[in-house]
Amino acid sequence: MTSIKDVAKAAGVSTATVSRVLANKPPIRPETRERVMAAIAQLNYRPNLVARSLRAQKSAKIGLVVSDIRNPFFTAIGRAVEDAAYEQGYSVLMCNTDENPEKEMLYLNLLHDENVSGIIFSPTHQFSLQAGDFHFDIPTVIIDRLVHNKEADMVLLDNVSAAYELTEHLLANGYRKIAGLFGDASATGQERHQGFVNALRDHGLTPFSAEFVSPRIRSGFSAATALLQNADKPDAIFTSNSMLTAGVFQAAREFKIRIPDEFALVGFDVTEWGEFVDPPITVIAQPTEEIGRTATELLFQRLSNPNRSARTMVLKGNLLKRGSSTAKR
Amino acid sequence: MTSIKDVAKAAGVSTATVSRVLANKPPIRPETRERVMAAIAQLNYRPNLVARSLRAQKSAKIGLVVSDIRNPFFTAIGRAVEDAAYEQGYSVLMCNTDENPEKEMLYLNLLHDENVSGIIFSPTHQFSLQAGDFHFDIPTVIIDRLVHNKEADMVLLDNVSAAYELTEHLLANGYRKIAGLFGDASATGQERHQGFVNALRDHGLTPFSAEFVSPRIRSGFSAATALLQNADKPDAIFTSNSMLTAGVFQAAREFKIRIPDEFALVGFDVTEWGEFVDPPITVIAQPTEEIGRTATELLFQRLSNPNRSARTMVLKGNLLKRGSSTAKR
DNA sequence: GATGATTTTGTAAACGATTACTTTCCTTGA
DNA sequence: TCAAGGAAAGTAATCGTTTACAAAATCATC
Repeated sequence: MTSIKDVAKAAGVSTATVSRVLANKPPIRPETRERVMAAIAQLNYRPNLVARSLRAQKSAKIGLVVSDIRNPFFTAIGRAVEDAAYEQGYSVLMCNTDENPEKEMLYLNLLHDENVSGIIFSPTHQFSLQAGDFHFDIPTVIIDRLVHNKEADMVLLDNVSAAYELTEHLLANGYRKIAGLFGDASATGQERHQGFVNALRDHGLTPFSAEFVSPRIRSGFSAATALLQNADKPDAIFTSNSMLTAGVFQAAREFKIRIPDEFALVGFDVTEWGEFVDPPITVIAQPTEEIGRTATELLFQRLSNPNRSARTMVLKGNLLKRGSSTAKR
Repeated sequence: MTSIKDVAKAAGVSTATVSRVLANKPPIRPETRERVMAAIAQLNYRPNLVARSLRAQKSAKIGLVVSDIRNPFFTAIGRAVEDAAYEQGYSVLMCNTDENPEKEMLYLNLLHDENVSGIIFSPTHQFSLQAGDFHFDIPTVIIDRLVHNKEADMVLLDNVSAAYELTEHLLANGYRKIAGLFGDASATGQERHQGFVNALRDHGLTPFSAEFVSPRIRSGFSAATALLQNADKPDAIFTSNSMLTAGVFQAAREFKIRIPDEFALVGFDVTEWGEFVDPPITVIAQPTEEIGRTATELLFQRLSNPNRSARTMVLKGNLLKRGSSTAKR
C-alpha cells in the first residue's frame, strides 16, 4: 500500500506538501506541484479515504434507509439518489429496514458509526410516532412519510390531493359505488384515505367501503375477493399502493371479472406490469426521480449550510388515466 | 463525540483495557469488565468504525457492483446479498455502472479506497475482455458474467443449457420457425445464443433468424416489428433478456398480433409484468436469491481463508412453462 | 546588504481505535 | 518470607491523512 509518505519521499517534499497539492490548496510553487503530481502518477498513489474520513470526522458518503429496495418506488428513488450523489462525488450506503424498527435503529446507528455525512430516510410507522423526540445528529432528509420533527428536511407527496384527484376521476367517469383499500403500515395510507373520503363527501357520497390492510399482494387479493363475490358489488376499487393494486388485479383475473366493464381499478405508483396488462391500470404517478433528486439536493444544501432551518417540499402526483377506469357504460 | 478515552477515564482504566473488553479478549478480571461495561452504557459509547477500519486495514463492508439496480434481476440479487451480509454483521455499498467501463473503474477504485473487505461484481463486457490481466487485490466474486481470471470466484448460470432447454420447449410444442434476439452487451447473450443454436441443430434445424441488439425495450420493439411485419414471419421469438422480451411483447400488442396463436414468445428472468399479462410469458427463472446468497457466502469463505483456490459455481435455471408458448395448433 | 514582509515548505499533533511490549499485581510453593 | 510465574492492566506506537504552527526561503525596499 503506497501512502502519502511514499509520495512525499519520492518527490522530496513533506507529507504536508503532498496533502496540499492533493487538496489544491495554495500556496504551492508550480514546480513543486508538478514534482508531486509526477510522484503520485508514478507510484499510482490513491489517498486512503478511511484515514481521510477519520481525520476530517466526516466522509463523502450518504446513507439511504428504506423499507425494501425491491419495491419499485424505492428502487427508482435509490437510483435517483445515487445519481445525484455521484455527481457530487458522494457514494451511497443502502439499507433495507423491512419495516422493522429494530433493523431501522441498527442501520441508523451503523450510518452514524460510519461517519456518513447525511441520511435520506423513509421511516417506519413506529419511528414516525416517536419522531418528535428523536434527535438527528446527522443531517437527515425524510422522504415519503410525514414525521413531526423540527430538525429534518422532508420531501413528500401531496397524498391528500392526489387521492382526491384520483377519486374525482372515478366520479367523473360515472362510478359511484367506490370501495377503498388502504395500506396500514404507514401514515401514507391514512392520508390517501383522507383524500378519498373528502372527494366523495364533496360530491355528496360516502365510500362503498373502506378497509385498512397490510400492504401486500395477498391482502389485496383477499380483500378484493371478498368484495367482488358479494351480491352487492362495488363498481370501482381504489387502492392506496401498488401491492394492493396487484392483489386486486389478480383476484379479478382469477375470477374472470372484467376490468373496467364490471369494475374500475385505480391505484398509486407506476409499475411495469401496470402498463403492460390489458387494460393498463390508471394510477397516480409519483415523481420518483424528482423525489430522490430533490432529497439529495436538500441534503447537500444542508451540508454546506448546517444552520438553515428545516424545509418541507411537497410534490404533486401525476394522474395517468388509462384503460382500467374508462367512462362507465 | 464520546471516544474510547472517555470510557477509559470514566471506568478508571486504560484505553487498552476498554478495547479488550470490547473485543472480548481475555484476560480481563470480571470486575473490571463490569466497570467498563457500565461506563460504556452510561456514556452511550459506540466505537468509531472509521478509526477501527483504519487501524485494522479492513472494514465490515462489501461492495456490490452491478449495471443497474433498477433491473429486477440485480435488485433481487442486491437484496439477497444484503441479507446474507447483514447476518454476518457486514453492510453493503451498492454501485451502478450503467455498463460504463469508466464508472465501473471509478467504483472499483472507490471500494478499494474505502477498505471494503470484498466485492461482488457483475462486470461490463469491456471489463470481461481484459479481465485476465486484471489483478484483484480485494477478494472478489464475479456474478452473472463469465470472465477468465484465475483469482476470482464466480457464480454463474448455465446459460447454454438454459437456452437449450428453452428452445427445446418451443420445439416440443410444435414451433419450427424460431427467431432469436440476443443482447449484445455481455457474454451472456452469446452463451444463450449458443444454446439456442445447439438445440435447433440437434433437431436438424437452423434459426429462422438470429440478431444481436442492445438490451433495451426499444431495440426489442424495433426488431420484433421488423420480424412480424414481414410476409414470411417466424412462429416463435426467443429473447435472451427481459428487456427484449418486453419490447417484443409491446410490439405484439401495438400491432394486435396474438400470442401464442400467431407467434410464441419466450425469454429469461422472472418479472412481475411477465406473470401478470395475458397470456403470461414462458421464461427461464434464474435463482436470483440463490445467486446472491451463494456469492456472498463464497466471499466470506475467502475472507476467512484467503489462500483457497478460486471456485466457480454454475447454477441451473428453471423453466417456467406458461401461456405464451402453449402447443401450436 | 540588512530588514521586514511575504511566500512556500516542513514539523508534529491530532482523529479513535488496536496491540506488541512492559509493567504491576497476585498466587503459589518451597 | 521470598522468588518465580502467570494474570491483569498500562504505555505507547501505529494505521494514513490533515492542518495549526513554526521555520525557512524568497522578494522588495531602502
